[in-house]
Amino acid sequence: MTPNLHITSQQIRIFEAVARNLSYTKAAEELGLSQPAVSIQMKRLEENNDVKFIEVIGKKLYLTRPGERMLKSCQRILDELHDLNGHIKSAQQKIEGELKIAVVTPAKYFMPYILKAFLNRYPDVRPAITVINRRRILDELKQNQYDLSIMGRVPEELKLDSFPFFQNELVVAAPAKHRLSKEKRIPISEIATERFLMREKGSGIRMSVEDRFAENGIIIEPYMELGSTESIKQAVMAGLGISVLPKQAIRIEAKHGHLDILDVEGFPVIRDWYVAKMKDKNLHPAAQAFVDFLNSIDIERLLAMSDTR
Amino acid sequence: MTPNLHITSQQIRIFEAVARNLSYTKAAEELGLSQPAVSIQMKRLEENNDVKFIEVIGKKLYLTRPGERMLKSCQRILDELHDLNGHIKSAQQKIEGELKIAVVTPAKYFMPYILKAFLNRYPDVRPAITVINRRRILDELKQNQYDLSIMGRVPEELKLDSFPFFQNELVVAAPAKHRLSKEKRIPISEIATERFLMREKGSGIRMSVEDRFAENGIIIEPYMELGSTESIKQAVMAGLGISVLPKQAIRIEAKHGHLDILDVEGFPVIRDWYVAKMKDKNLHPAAQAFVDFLNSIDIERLLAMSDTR
DNA sequence: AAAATTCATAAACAAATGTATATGCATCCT
DNA sequence: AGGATGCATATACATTTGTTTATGAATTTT
Repeated sequence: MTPNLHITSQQIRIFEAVARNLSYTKAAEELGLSQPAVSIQMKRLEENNDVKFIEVIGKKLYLTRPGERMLKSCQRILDELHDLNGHIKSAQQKIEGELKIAVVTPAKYFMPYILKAFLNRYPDVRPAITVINRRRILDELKQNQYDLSIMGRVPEELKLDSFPFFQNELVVAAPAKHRLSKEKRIPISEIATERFLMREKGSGIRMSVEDRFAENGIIIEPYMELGSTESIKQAVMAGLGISVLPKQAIRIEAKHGHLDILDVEGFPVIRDWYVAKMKDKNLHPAAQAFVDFLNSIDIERLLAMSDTR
Repeated sequence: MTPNLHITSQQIRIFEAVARNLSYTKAAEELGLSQPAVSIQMKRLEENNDVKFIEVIGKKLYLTRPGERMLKSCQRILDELHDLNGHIKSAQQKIEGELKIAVVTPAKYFMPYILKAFLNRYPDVRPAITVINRRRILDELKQNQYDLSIMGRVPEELKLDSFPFFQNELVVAAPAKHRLSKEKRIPISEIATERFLMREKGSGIRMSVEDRFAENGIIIEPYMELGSTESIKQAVMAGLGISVLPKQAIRIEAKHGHLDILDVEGFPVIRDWYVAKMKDKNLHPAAQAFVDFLNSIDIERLLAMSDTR
């Protein structure tokens, strides 16, 4: 291995300016240095490497052959640094590129709608969503596999920074004065016998609800399928059956007694959603923008609008 | 104009090693530095440019996106420096490339033979010979147009380094006891009537002699053309005619009275040859080799062998 | 021939860069 | 749980880099 050239980046800059101007004085002016500073650096450069790069003949400067070669290299290097600078500076500002997010299984029901809205605002971001279980999220976060993760609980052991961005509470809504309205801790199996109004298959909220019943070994047969949260709400109030709805969506109606919230075992399904990152992890602009986005938007409204909870 | 990236070449080396090893400790070992030295430089690099290049998560290092970009650039720069180093180191040793020599008009008669011998030894040199007059040589030397110049007198005014490498003295040789042997200061016109033995057309020495006569308005008609200095010498001794020969070549014969040297006006033609360069001029290896070559060879013998004076 | 320009050099000093040693702290491994 | 490992930080110091000012030497311009 040959010992490399002994040169500082300042010497590169100075040499380039000197070689281009063929003048120490002009180079010094251009770089905002004193003339002796330039002279000294050039002298050191030559002494350190035991090469003559510059000849002063009469009053004019000439490059030796190694000097010509050196100029080429210096210019290439300065170009490279300039490019690099541009890339970095712009990459620090532009919201673009890959955004790797690990998502805990139940979040997959609503994440697409959030992402859709996010991409609408920042079309140059390429999100990569991985749906994995909680344990693996923690492991892989530790290994810096993701920029962010979305989960329902934040483990305390780990060095995570986390921010809540969404509280979702799914309650069982029944027509006013339903036979179970006054009951406490209604067994989940009791509910299963009711007429169930549900969103169409594939709806996020329907899947969430089905999952919850499935955990208790119950499979719900929908009595009727309706296309939106709003229409289900109306149908419940009309006495067509019961349903599971976001508490937020029926808050006013429940208050006025237009429908009742049943106290069923396993309900409400409370979902507090957090976005988390490793404490030492540096968020690139796209990731930071996503966090900001989560904090700034009204997720209830977004999901209601997309009608997908 | 964007302010350029603030980075030292040491930081480039350190960053590259860190990014490649993904370890400060290993990078430090590789570079023969202490671990804190590496840590500090990386920290300064990031602080100075307000960018995070490296993330330490748990115990492992990861490159951020700017870090990845940085690594690319660092590797390109190090490659460039490595190439540069190679070029310079080899260019410092190899005797090759262009060798620009300015030659005063009369030297053109013998230079080709010297060059031929030089190229025989150093085939990778590409000599560029320019034949110009003395005044222009001085001007253009000052402007660093040539590596070397060949001339007969060295002006004292100028800052030239010069070395004599060849003394040539052309004398008029006549058969022993020639009718003009005792004469002093024989007019050049007197000689013109003699039978002249000469080398074939194109011979360096013939051109040199013809030039000298031409300066006096005399055109010599050769009585006989012979192929070598040696055969002319024999012919002169045999009484066939007179000729102009290097004094060196007939020194012994003249001493023993086998032929006479005539004291003709304008003779001997004395040529002291110097190789010169500007005092501050740096000779590259090929140029230095040429100077050494001139000093080391026996030019009399070389020219005699090529039979061209 | 005098004046202006340009590079070289020196001295004295200020700032930055780079270093080793020692130590702390967190993580990883066993 | 305990030891080993790896990075961060503090301190103190050495070296390098850059500064101004002054001056010298040489060349070019006027």
